[in-house]
Amino acid sequence: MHYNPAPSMAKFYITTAIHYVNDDPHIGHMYENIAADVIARHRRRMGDEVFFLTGTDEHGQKIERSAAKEGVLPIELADRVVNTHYELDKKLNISYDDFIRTTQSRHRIGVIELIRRIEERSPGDIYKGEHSGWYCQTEETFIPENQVRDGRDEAGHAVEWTTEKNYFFKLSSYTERLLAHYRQHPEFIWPPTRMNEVVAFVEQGLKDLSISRTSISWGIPFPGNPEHVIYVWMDALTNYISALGFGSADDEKFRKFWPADIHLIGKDIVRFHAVYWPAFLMAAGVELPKRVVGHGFWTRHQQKISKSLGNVVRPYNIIEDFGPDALRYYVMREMVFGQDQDYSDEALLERYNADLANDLGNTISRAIKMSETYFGGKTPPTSCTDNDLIRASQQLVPEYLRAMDELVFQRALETAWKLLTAINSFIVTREPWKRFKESGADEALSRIIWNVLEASRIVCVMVAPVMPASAREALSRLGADPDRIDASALQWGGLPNGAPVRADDPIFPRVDVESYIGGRKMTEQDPPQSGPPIETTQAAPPDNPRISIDQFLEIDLRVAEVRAAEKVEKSKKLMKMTIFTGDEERTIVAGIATKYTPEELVGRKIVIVANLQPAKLMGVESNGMVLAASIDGEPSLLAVDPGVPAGTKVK
RNA sequence: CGCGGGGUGGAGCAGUCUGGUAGCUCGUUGGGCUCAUAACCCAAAGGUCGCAGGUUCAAAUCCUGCCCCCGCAACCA
Repeated sequence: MHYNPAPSMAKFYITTAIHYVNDDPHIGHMYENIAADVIARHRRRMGDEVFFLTGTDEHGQKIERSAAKEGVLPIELADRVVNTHYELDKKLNISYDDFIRTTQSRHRIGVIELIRRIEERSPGDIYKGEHSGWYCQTEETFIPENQVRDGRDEAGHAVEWTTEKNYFFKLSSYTERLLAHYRQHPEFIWPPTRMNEVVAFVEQGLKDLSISRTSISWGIPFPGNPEHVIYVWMDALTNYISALGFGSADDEKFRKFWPADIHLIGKDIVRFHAVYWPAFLMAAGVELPKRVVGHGFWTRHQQKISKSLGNVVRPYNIIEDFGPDALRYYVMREMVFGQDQDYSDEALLERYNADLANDLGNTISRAIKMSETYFGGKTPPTSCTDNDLIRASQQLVPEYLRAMDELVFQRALETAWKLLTAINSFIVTREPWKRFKESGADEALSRIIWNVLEASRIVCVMVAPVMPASAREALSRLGADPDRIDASALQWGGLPNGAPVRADDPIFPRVDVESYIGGRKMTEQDPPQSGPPIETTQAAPPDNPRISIDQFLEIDLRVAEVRAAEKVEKSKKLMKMTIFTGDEERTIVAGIATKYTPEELVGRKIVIVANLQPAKLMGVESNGMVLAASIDGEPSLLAVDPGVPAGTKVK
């Protein structure tokens, strides 16, 4: 069961998705970068030559538009948001080797080279064709079919069926080749459930892909036809090779590190990485990445996190207050890699207290304190080569390494904690304090304490990729070399004798969860805010400009009484209600059926916007809007005192 | 039949691909310890693994049907 510590000497190239700069980073970005960092650090210490790439996607219409709205250049907007990513990566100790921005010239060179190679190797696979769709003049963009209703888009602008000349990529002719690749490389997509989805998608047959736009200007001009800008995927995906110097005079890194060993991405973009990207590369005659790994999403109260729901999680406070390692540990320990997971501050703090403070931190404290008291602040003079802890360690380390290799980080960390339990159990069984009283710091005691320290050292080495800073600190306190976290350091016997140990304040001091979260609540309610910031995490900042009283008075708010209510057929959340506004009855439709039943609505007084334009929802015309508070998307109707008659104005 | 994920002790989750004693964390109860961060150790209670069939010597795990929850899409005026 001994692990062979021979370094692998292999190259290892890992990438994250490039993050779109239309928003400051949130827990999703953090998680992806942390996971990639853990893998990168682990491979590095196992002896691989690692290249770890992350970056930002900065082109496209959304950026162009938000920049215009702010009155800045797109690149100025991008620069600003990129800085927040830089800062966060730094705070989180993300050890990337390179950070690519799609606005850099090296990226442009790579994209143009990829297109050149496709045209050279697979003539005809990029062709000029027509793209038709609903075009909105006001917004100068195509609107997806599903957002168009009655000739208008979601914002109410008129759209018209328009045809634009675009460049296309002949994705359709890659169906068979892709399916063959999936068959031959079952490990190409991870987890396997995603592979099934992709195969099902490709088996339906693939449509050619539009790869340019004339309606956008913020992007890379299409080679030979600057009227066109390269559209989304042909641009963004190429970052993985452009960052390595693909297409430039200095493509040494490309030759060395490509193909990527892991593209780590969110599950929502698996399709693009597992279908489009390999097809592009096949067309260009470039080797395919080895593996596309799709991680799950963080949710909030079992719901998807989104800006519109206002439940975006940005745990900056957690990082400030507990350090990056607490967050790094929590996300890696709590999430079953590949699946969705609910985020909560409470769960994080519980993990922090139970695992980091009580188990890891406390165990190290006890070990060090005993060395200090019994052996004058040094690691004991006598080592040991055979006991329960050695056997536990020699059994757990291979399990740990297997789990790390299989990307089952949760289980990998569990094995480290099993060793912690073994250490604490060992301490209690041997009762070193009793021995010290009875016979002083003899050789038997020396062996016991050395074992405890040594096993603790190995635990620190195990957790080092996940908690690099804390592991360093703990190792140095234990009298070990804080920089020795490589494969050989996982073997028993690495702790020197007679090396100084250092007792200090706890690495992970316990937190009183209630007062911490309660305290934050108080401080966050001070400034005027919209939304209920009940968590220490920061919700997306509201960016609503103030309006004048006149603007407000344009809205006709009134009390109304619900006379009848029924769920809209086949709908999930729409409730159709007949309401009385004081002088008439009218029909109103509201998305509240998830929370309220027709029975509890009838007879109830509600507040409505009476002068809203009518709108059809699932074929039912709604005349007005019901006011309700929204808690993570869950509606809660505004209540009025029972005596208020229907028709009363609200202001 | 729109696509996908999930339903496992009080809570949160592993395990399901590769059938064979149902495991972890928190919580609860009892005991122990006092080196340690009111931390640690031991033990116990607590689950017909959503429901119903089927395959099998054997099913949480494989097959069929159904129910419920959650994402995405269609409806948040």
